[in-house]
Amino acid sequence: MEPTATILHADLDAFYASVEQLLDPSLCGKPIAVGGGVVLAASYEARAFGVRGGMPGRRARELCPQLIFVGGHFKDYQRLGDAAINVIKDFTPLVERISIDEAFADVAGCTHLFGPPADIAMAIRRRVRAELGLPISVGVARTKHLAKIASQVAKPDGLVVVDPATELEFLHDLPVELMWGVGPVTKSRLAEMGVLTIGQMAKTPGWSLERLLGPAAGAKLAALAWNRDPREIKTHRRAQSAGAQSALGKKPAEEWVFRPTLRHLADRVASRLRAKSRPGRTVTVRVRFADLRSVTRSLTLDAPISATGMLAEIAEELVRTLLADHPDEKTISLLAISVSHLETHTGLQLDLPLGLEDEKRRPSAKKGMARWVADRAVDTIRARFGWQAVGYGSVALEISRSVPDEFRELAEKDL
DNA sequence: TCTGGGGTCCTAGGACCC
DNA sequence: TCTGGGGTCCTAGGACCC
Repeated sequence: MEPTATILHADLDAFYASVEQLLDPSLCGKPIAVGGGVVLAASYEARAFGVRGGMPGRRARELCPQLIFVGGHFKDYQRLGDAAINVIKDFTPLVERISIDEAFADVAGCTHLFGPPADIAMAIRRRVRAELGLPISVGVARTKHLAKIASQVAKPDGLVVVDPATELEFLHDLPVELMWGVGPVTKSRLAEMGVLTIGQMAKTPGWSLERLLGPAAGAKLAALAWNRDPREIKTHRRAQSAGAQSALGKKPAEEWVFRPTLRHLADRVASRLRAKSRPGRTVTVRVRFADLRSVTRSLTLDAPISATGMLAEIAEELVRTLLADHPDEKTISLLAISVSHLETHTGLQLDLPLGLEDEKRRPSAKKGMARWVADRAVDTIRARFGWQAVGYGSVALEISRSVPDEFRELAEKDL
């Protein structure tokens, strides 16, 4: 029997911009951009001028002088994104959310209730439009990869169902950059081999792709080009890391610059780790220099941490050694902290450091206890009065926030 | 005139162990 | 003593995604 296409990929169109047009109908049909210094999202009217997400605001204005910048109703993005996902969950519990505005679903088990997958996709689109006022595109196919491509092809505000009988004909005419995992670098490497379409990739020998792109990426793309995608819907997956970063413009690579910034970043990251009882063992810092090159340093501890002070000190030490290794770099443009090798502590057990004293990789137990008490006090105050209620003194004020905290939170994965 | 902030996964070399 | 193979962990860098 012919296999059926039961995987859906649903993707809200130009999400932030659509929400702004929903909240202020006078913006409908006009080129708008969410953001200011940098474009966080652009409406389709703005995209027609070449405006793209991530683009500097100045550049966007050059491309489209009548572009309207809007501030960003971040709480509404979260609310409406959740609501759209919940519409999908009304059909099946097998939903894998991959970002605020995008999810996969497997409807194999609910067709007896709601009809064939194409009908379910239409119902989802209808309901999101009627109940939320937002356009959403849906792709339906036999695999996640193809469903995702189908939703891209369906945009804006469309539906594409890929019949398993003709899926390769559909897939092979499309350009390689529509594939998951093919970005600018891979695209140009493939182009050098004369591979522009997914069909051409499918005809390229596997060993050739592997030599060009590495064993993992090569084998993966070779399989995807034939629509062999073994991935299943994963309803909950835990985060592997948590981090925070801050662009600085151009600042001297000096202690008085990076210390307060790292304190602030450590505070953001560590309080998230504590809130979910997920301390981590590996601390990574990243420094970007003025020329946009960036360098990382990391340290893996014997015991996991989630204390702000501990994280901040380790990060500072890593940045010091990093800068010492690059004595010619006088200017930095970004600092980042990330914690990985996250562990899971259930219940009330937080990360009282258990290690022995004196060894570099083992946080001191006594110092750890004092900080644990201090962190708990900060967490409690914030739980009651909000994140801004307490912070690291002058630090909180000195950070120039190019992006509001509410926006940062939208991108945070559940730990 | 040089893209913000949150993530995932892969690679390659070296250390270390059996 | 020399040679060799395999596995795991750590570190640094890079491509990619939303």
